[in-house]
Amino acid sequence: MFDRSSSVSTIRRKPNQARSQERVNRILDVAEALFVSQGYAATTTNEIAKQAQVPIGSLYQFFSDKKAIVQALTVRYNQLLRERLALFSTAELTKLPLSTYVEQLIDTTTQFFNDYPGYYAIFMEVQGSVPEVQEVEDTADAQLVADLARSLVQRDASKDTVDYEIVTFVLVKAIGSLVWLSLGQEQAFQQRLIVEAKRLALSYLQSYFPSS
Amino acid sequence: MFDRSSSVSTIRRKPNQARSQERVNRILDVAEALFVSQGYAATTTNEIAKQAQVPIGSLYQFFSDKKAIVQALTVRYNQLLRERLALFSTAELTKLPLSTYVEQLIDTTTQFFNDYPGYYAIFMEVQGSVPEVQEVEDTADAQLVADLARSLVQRDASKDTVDYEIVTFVLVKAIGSLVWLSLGQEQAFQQRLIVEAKRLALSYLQSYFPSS
DNA sequence: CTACAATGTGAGCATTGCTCATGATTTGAC
DNA sequence: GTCAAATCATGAGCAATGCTCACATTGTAG
Repeated sequence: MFDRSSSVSTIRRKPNQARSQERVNRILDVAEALFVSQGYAATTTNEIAKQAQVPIGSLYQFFSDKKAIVQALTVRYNQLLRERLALFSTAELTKLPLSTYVEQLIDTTTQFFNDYPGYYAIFMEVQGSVPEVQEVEDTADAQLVADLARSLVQRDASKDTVDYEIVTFVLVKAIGSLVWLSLGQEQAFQQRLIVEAKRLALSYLQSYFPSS
Repeated sequence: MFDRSSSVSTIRRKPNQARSQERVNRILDVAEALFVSQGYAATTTNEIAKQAQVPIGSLYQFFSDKKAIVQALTVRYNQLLRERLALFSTAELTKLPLSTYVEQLIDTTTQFFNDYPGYYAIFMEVQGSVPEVQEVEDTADAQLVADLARSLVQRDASKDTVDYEIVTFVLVKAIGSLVWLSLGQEQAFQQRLIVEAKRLALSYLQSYFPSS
């Protein structure tokens, strides 16, 4: 193919590095597509390898086992979600009324799941049966909880008897499960559920911060 | 409406009837114990059969496949839970203050999960990956939602603009996920979560029924 | 007792996640 | 440039497991 022994002598670049990254991405893309269309359990690692045009042995050099593939996908997705939610930790949005803040937060999350339907399709099945995935998502949730708690403090630091962390923890988990649940519902019911999720979040928050 | 032919199918009226029922129960008991101690995926049907002292072929006469075994366990558990929660649909408890009502409801549920730790151990893993189980639990939740809605109407039927069903739906799902989540936590945090779950439920309900 | 039906049984098949012996490629000292 | 050693790539095949099905056993009727 290429003559790489020619001029530059002391270059130590690994020609495989880039190529390997390429292969890993192909594996992840193929796996994502197959998991969505057939489900995780029904997708064989051999088929992933074949469609990604990677020998099965090589696949197992990059991923220790089948679970590691979904885990990598989980990380990928959560990075995307985190980017979108980063806004809500800035000082800017802290000035909005609580109700607007909650609404936008929930809308942004819902929008994310609409933009990446694979997230729901895959993790609906895998939840619980793959501890590594659970762990990644718990970590992501924990970051969000901490970020939101900081944001809440910024909004109203006067209530020092309030445990901000547990309030945001409860919100992230309870609202998260409602939003998740809504994804599997008919359009109309889904929207109704989102409305109720916002009301649930807001009434809980107002029980702690009765001001505006 | 209801398919109850699932596990106890129409077995001939032979002297074996009783014996067969005995065997089915042994299989379920053994399966429950193994699922709890090793997990669902790690438990082989052959091992269940061996420990239940039933040939593998016979096991597959009673249960169409491995999933059918967890499904049967799910039905079993949900019958027990339903019994405990039946109280809350009676007129008696409707006279209690809303806060007390919510508290007792949540405490009863929590108590149930403490009494049957197998429920959590098994269904934590199986959630989502076995659609039949999901279905059974969704049906159980739907019954609870309907019962609670009726109970709410009884308490305050004046608000005819309120969609009681969706309110109880949101409560069952949101509070349910919090209670479920609390089961995997340290004792102290678990109790704290239950307290917050009650507050969440109550503040949401009070946003609809601002009375007492 | 004989013939037939119903039920019980477990060796073994098909599938699939994963390994590892073998071969190809790269490296670096001379 | 050469060559040995280290590194990486490959896919046939192993082990494990859910499930089947041909055969055995038990029960019934005439």
